[in-house]
Amino acid sequence: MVTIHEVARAAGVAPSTVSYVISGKRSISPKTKRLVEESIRRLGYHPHAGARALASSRTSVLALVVPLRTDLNVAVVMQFVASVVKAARDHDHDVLLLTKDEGPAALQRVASSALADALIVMDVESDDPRVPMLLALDRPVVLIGAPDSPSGLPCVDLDFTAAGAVCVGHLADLGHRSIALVGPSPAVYRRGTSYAARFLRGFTDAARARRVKAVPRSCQHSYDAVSSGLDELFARHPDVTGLVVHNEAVLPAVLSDLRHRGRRVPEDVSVVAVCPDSMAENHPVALTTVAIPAEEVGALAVEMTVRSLGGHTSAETRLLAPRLTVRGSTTHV
Amino acid sequence: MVTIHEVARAAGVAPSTVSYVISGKRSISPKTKRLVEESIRRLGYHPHAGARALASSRTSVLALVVPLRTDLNVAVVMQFVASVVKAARDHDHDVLLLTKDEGPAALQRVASSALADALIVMDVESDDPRVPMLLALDRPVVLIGAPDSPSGLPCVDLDFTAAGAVCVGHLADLGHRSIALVGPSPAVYRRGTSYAARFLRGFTDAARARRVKAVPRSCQHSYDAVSSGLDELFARHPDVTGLVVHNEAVLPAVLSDLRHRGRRVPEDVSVVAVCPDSMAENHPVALTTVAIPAEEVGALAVEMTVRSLGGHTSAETRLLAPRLTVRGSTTHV
DNA sequence: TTGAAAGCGATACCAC
DNA sequence: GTGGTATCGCTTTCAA
Repeated sequence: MVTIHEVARAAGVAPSTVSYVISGKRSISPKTKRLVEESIRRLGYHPHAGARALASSRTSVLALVVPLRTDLNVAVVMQFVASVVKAARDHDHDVLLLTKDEGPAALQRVASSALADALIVMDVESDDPRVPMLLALDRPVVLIGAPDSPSGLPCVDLDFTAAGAVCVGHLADLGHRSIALVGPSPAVYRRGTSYAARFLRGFTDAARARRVKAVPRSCQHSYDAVSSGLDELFARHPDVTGLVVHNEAVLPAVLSDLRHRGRRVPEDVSVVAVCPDSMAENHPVALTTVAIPAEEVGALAVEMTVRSLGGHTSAETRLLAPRLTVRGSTTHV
Repeated sequence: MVTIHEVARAAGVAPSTVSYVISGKRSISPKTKRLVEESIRRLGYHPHAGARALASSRTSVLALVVPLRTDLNVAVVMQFVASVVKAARDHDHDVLLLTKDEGPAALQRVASSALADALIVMDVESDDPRVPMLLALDRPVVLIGAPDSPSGLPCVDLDFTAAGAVCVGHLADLGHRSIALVGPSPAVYRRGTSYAARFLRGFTDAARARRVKAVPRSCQHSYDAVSSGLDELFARHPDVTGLVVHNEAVLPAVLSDLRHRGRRVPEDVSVVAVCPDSMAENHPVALTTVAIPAEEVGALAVEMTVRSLGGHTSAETRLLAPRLTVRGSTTHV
């Protein structure tokens, strides 16, 4: 292993000087700087992460807690992960991956053992049991999502309440008077996943405000569930002409089943999907969407985290405004 | 921060004793063991990861290199990641997430700075430029995938060559004489992604052996690409009655488009999908599949890695035998 | 069965 | 602008 001492000896300077060249925390003469950097490159020196962490109390690692379940939108989760990792690297940090189902103890462990400097937590629930524990941690935490009481924890997310309203608004503007929501799976609602609850609220409230009928439904991922769900939906509410799908996993199934039952999109049913823009074109009809800005959210979360690490302590909640893109799946009644 | 010294003082023993209680590397009297464990729990002690790494040259962290692109099977990648993380935790390790597009330098960095003890590398290419560098690393490496010349690096993967053959075999057994392959995107083939190449070879070779016609195609993810791809396919090869889809992302589009053009599954076209079993039921027709055993592969990769860390140096390549499950999407001609 | 103390490889303070 | 060195918290050898 190449150590800072070897680099120092090779460059004819003291170890501390090498350290300062690397960190830039004090001014160095151009000559020694050159000398040191040369030696570093020649020897292929990389500072020992553990030693560094021990001496500086900084690991340059962010812990990311993700839900690795299959009843969730895997593709979307992946986008979040990708953008967090990318943003982290842009800020010279690495990412340690934790899964939600290791429970709160894992967060404790990672924080207390100084495996990471800060935590980014996804898949937050409305009344998330992890919040109190996260507050007790002596490390910066940023939530992707928004519990009912963040209690001072900074949050980043799409404004799902507004998103629900935008979907309803768009369809109502087109003259639809009866709008159904195909939401996430029952399990997601059951455990009070924050984004699902917020979207539902936005959806329902906007419908009331616009005086249109709202028919909210949860939906499991299997084709049969989708199919029988739509059976029930149209049987009970034959007047439904607008569909908001907040569940990317079932999008193909919903579209396929609609066609199967002879309902054309958008002539007979208008469909608004809530999903990443990149998924809008992978369907028979280009979908009108409210985008899930995974990229921005991830980048923002990392930025806020890094800022916290810099000592800035702004516990703001940032809910990104929804963006509607009209494509081919919606039309007036 | 709670240190080993404080635990030691609380328990009335020496720090080294605490260390030994934790590691179990020497026998401890039941009494002191109890005492120490008690203090550990009471104080909420977690060993400092950096200090530990520094003293022991062990981080208990595995680096996982994943392709976070969107032209790949995101859902499948996610399954791999999930199973690796789970298996790693089962072996008392954490996972550091690296993306492929940071390039080979990132692997160097992580290895040399002792951020991780070992590397697990996904999305291996047939002639992967990272192989020589991985060999030069002084750390255990396990590949998920199989380059043409592993050069001694241990590999784990589904036997995609055999999988291609199984798909053809099943359809040929049912009497299909002309079989098309809907493969990954052109980009995946272009960069020589190992599994794509191996599957294609298995597919083609088996077709030749069985004297059936093979029509291999790559396929981009957009609906239009799928649709025009099938246009071309059926125009040029109207005799095709068997379809092998090795591209989960386009599965819904393929099925939807088949129905659209009036080809019923399985009456007119038999479809075999290569995808995780969990995706078989999310379609109008339950799909006959050759499973991608992400779970097993991930777990196996971790096991091999941990074994390597234990000093066992078996550079074997383990290709898991494909498993065909017949469901509703295939039938005899 | 236990304790004392020498490192591990950086950082950052104190001198000059 | 540079060097010496105490320090971080743990592991492990040596000694008892």
